[in-house]
Amino acid sequence: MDLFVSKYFNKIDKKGRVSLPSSFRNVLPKANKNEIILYKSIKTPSIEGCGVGRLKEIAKRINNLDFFSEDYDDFSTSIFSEIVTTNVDKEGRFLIPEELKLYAGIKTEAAFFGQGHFFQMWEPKQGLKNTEDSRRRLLKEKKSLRMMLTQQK
Amino acid sequence: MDLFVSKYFNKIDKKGRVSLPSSFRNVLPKANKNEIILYKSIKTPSIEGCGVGRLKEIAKRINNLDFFSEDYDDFSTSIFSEIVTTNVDKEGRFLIPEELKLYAGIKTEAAFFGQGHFFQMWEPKQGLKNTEDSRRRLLKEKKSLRMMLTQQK
DNA sequence: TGGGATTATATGGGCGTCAATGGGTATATG
DNA sequence: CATATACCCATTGACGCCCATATAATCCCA
Repeated sequence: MDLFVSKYFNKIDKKGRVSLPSSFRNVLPKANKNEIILYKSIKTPSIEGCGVGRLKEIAKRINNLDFFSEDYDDFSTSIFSEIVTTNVDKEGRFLIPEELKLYAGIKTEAAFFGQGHFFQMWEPKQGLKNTEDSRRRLLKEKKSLRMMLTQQK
Repeated sequence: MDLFVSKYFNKIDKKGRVSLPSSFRNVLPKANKNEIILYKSIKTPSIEGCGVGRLKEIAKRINNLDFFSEDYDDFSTSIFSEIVTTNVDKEGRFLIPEELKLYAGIKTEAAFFGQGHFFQMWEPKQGLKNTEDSRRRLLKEKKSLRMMLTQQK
């Protein structure tokens, strides 16, 4: 499985370390197994993360913008300076930068939510509430959800 | 990781030295580990920096501008003639030329912002304000920023 | 197929190393 | 000779690496 799926609730220890769920670790390419990137979610008070391969994709895309345009600077600043790289230790744990913890309101426990090609980290209660809310929103448009689930490729 | 990412706030000591963030040092090619180039940003009151290898890329970008336009001369002059090379000492520190410090309003502390293939140095408060502004501009076109971050290869 | 044995995962803690910072002294350069 | 800069050494705190344990999952064989 090469997708981030399911949810996990892991503790943050005294040193600030938290285990990246084992199944998430397996999604990371063996080459860059020990490095992940984290950034603030645009839409929600959560942290998003993924392997470094994704960052290189983003870099390529930004590089294709007009070098002297304002957009270039805006993207470059908003993305590269906001992204942090973190090392996963041999036990599969990593440190969440203080600023990101504040942004997400995470203190002693982090909730990991698989999102396919990336994952989100939430303060547990807020994260659960968010999944309820988003499911509720989907059910309001049952038709579109049914389509999504039953449509064949 | 071979990109300048994340942000750091480092102090400038009595002698004018400042540490190049460790993760930035690792981006520099091993061959020219101890040399970086600095120049005034064209669009903002900040200093931009990168490894010497990047010079060729900058030259290429400028060459892609219309040779007979006023922009060509302006960019060419503004960038190339203003470039200074600086040596990084064994502890990873370097001196910011006085003129550049004045240009960016940097005094006792420098903020380093990763920008992918180069980095920027700001007076801390101005730098933070700049990232906020630039993010605000992008969020007005939420779709484009989101695309940049989530689009799949 | 039951149940003990092995492995994996999440978690805790000690300790050495490295990064950021400060300062003294040699050396270069005009 | 005077100022600026490079090199060397020292300190502090953060982080990585190693070892340890408990619980959960898996295996494997009788």
